[in-house]
Amino acid sequence: MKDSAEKPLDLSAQIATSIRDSIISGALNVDTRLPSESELSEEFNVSRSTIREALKRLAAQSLIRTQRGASGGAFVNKLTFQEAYGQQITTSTLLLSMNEVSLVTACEARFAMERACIPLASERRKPEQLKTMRSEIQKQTLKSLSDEDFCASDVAFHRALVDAAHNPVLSFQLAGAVEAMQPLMNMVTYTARDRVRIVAFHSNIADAIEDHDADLAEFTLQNLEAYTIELAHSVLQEKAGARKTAD
Amino acid sequence: MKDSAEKPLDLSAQIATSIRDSIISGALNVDTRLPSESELSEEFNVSRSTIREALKRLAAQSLIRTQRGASGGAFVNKLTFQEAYGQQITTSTLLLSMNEVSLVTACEARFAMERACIPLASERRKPEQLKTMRSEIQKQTLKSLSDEDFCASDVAFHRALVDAAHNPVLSFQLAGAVEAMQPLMNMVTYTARDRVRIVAFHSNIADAIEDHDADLAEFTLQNLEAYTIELAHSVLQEKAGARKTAD
DNA sequence: AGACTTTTAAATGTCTGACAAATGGTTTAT
DNA sequence: ATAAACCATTTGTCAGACATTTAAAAGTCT
Repeated sequence: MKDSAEKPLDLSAQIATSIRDSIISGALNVDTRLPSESELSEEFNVSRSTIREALKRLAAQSLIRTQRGASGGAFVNKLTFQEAYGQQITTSTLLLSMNEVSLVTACEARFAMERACIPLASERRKPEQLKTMRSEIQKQTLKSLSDEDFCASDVAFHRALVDAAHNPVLSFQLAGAVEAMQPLMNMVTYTARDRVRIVAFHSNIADAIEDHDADLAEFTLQNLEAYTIELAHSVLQEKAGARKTAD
Repeated sequence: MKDSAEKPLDLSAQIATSIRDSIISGALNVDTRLPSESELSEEFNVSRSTIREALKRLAAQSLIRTQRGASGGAFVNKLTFQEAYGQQITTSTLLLSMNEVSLVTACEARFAMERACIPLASERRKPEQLKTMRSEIQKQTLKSLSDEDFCASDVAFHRALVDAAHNPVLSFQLAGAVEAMQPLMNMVTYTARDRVRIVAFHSNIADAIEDHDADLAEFTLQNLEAYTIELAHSVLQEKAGARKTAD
């Protein structure tokens, strides 16, 4: 109805879709072995290379894994949180870098999601996460820290905050958002960032989380967001100014 | 350091990784044409089939698209929000179905993220989203509606709520969370759900959003979450009870 | 009988070469 | 000038071969 000019898919894409549907629907359970490539090529009436291309597509999405040798083959893969993180981060990163998403929009989304963790995090935070946050804060005070390392530490701090909610699904969803923002953030923070101020925010957030004070943590996080967006605006204006004088 | 038993990757996987890195790093811009398969096979010193398997891997992640014919080839694909949604939903769905995530954990994550949209949504909601919410609520009151259609409408309602924040990044991240929960939710809602009560929650949320009353909307959403989790618990207990009597 | 080695069979990974199909450009015929 | 025929390029598909890996089966020695 919307766009009937859809190309007919390749055979390998069709077959991949067919198998993928079986996996998603649950018709093929985890660790089930698919028929061998030769058997599949008979079943679908295509050549082995076409089957292989289909299987590689599925492997790229971590839907199957393959093993060589006798009793080898393609097995339905149990998607781990680890693998899912990776795909999430790749997708988010590319989406942001290819779609002219404004820094403000990205910040807004990221902090909105992070704020969503605060109530759970301040309720459930364990010494482990507090320790991580403190040690990252400590690291961030070092003058010798490179900008890159400061950013990485920043990510680690926020990651600990998210993990403090002790909800793996939440951690998974946010991993992409936080990690994917880093490259974008870097553009801002490298030039205009006031480390002392950011460390103060971090410190206050950690204190609030430790005190189980969700409201204060949320308030502080909002201030950090406001500061970050303010930075984003000033950097954009600088760029605009530079472009104008260059004309 | 952690697990040195990492298998050496296939050639096609190595090549895919190599090209993927070039795309992510920005060395290959959107719509850039990759060398032809024959050229790539010379460049990497492998056969054309190996190159093709590598390219299919990339195509499966929407990193490239291919075109046949003269002046055809593989092009770096601009990842659209649409495509990213799809991948996000697939990944989230599989992750949940394969990792014994408890319904409570999933609900918690989903509502936490949705709550994160409320402030923005109540500030920016446009007539369009209000209209969608109202019409879905209307639909949900029909007794003739099947359970499946009720669920679909439920998703559409929440989707409208998320979209009301008018932040595409947020919509993207949440699409996966909300859609992926549907199969899990179904298990609960099919058996124990009180439609009237749910419709009342939806209605109150829509009212609050229309009134720009973020606090009320958030409060109501929290009540809906509590009710859903309560349902989840009662269903789990029923199951446990059934299992016990079966012993 | 049990432990070790060798063989074998099955499966994926890779290569080669061929043809089909699509597609844009070029030439030719009208 | 326009349309048709042709051509070159490139991906899509196929067939068959060989390499490599792996587990199990068969064989051998003690």
